[in-house]
Amino acid sequence: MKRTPGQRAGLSFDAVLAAARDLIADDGADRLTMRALAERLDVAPNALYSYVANKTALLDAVLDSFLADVDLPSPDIDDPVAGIFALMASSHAVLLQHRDLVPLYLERQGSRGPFAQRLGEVTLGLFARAGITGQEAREAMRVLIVFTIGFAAMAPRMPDASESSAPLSEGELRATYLNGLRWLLAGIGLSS
Amino acid sequence: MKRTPGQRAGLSFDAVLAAARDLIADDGADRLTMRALAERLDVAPNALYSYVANKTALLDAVLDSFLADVDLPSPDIDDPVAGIFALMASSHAVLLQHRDLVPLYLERQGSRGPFAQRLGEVTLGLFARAGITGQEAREAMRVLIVFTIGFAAMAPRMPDASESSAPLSEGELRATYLNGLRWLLAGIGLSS
DNA sequence: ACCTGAACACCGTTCAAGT
DNA sequence: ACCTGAACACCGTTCAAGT
Repeated sequence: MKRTPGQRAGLSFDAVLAAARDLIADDGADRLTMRALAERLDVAPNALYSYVANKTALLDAVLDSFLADVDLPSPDIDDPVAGIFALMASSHAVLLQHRDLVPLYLERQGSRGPFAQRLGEVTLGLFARAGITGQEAREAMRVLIVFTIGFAAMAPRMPDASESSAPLSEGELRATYLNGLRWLLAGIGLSS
Repeated sequence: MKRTPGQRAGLSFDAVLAAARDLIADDGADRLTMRALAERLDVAPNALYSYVANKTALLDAVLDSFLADVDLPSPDIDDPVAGIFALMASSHAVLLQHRDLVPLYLERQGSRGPFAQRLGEVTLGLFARAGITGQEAREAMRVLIVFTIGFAAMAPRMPDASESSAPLSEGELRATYLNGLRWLLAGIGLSS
């Protein structure tokens, strides 16, 4: 608004990404619009398109950046099954902190970012050390990931089967997820 | 457009719901807007609000109406565990037919409809016959439901961990889901 | 009660231009 | 290359009015 055409605002992809994260933290994921983001950066809405292809790409980048917070088990962990458990549990905790973002991520067709890919590679490495490789490992990992993301996405509307009761507490949510994770690992043939 | 104020269009909630289903079938869930739906019914957009509180309520009703297609096992089925398996597998198949609707359903805060409630009751009944009741049964059911809905929601972006490969086929998707379902049932303590 | 016209307050994205 | 003004083509929803 203050700038005339030709004056630079000094934006960058990282600055846009950081502003998007801040906006979500302050106002919630549903308030993340290109126009609100531009306003926060004190820039015209279309200026963002110099750094982001579209909103979907931005959303993908934001979610992937959050995955950087997932704790990676140390590569030389003794028990690979415990490593898989810890990795999934940490992923669930991180996604749960951004639960309103997950359905938005599922809604649009986008690509997985570098952090997500790294998580997949680490998981497959742990599977290999636990004696599961190839197609079998990929299928098992898929099941674990879907369960983990699905649980975060469904957290705000967890089915309860009772007519009028309080929504699940954070602790109940967590306990239910961890139970399911244990069941899946046992079913896969990984007893911890 | 042809009608003047005061002339009735003969709408009803059921007609609106049916038109919404038709629109999704014809054009996809992302094309379901209040305005497009009104146009299909040859009515002004705001006329819909005489029958639907808002778009979220409509979306909830549409998804619930699809759940009517889930095959309910006969109440006197011999093996309750087989009944649970069949019920979840059928739910997954139905949701997979409307996979683009599921993330939209997750995105908004809404209530569960009568068909979803009925499915929950039937499932708890089967759990009881399998010897699992109370809080334990509700937790196990929650895990199964989250896994089932999560799998349908993630179907269009199933993680693959390989850089450039074709997306999973319908058959692979189905097989992976059924494997996970078996693992969960085994973990819950229900061996079929 | 059921519908319309008009409007409000937004969206994402594109285009042409300016430096 | 990076930004702006202006516009396009939409949204969901509300309000006041007509019969």
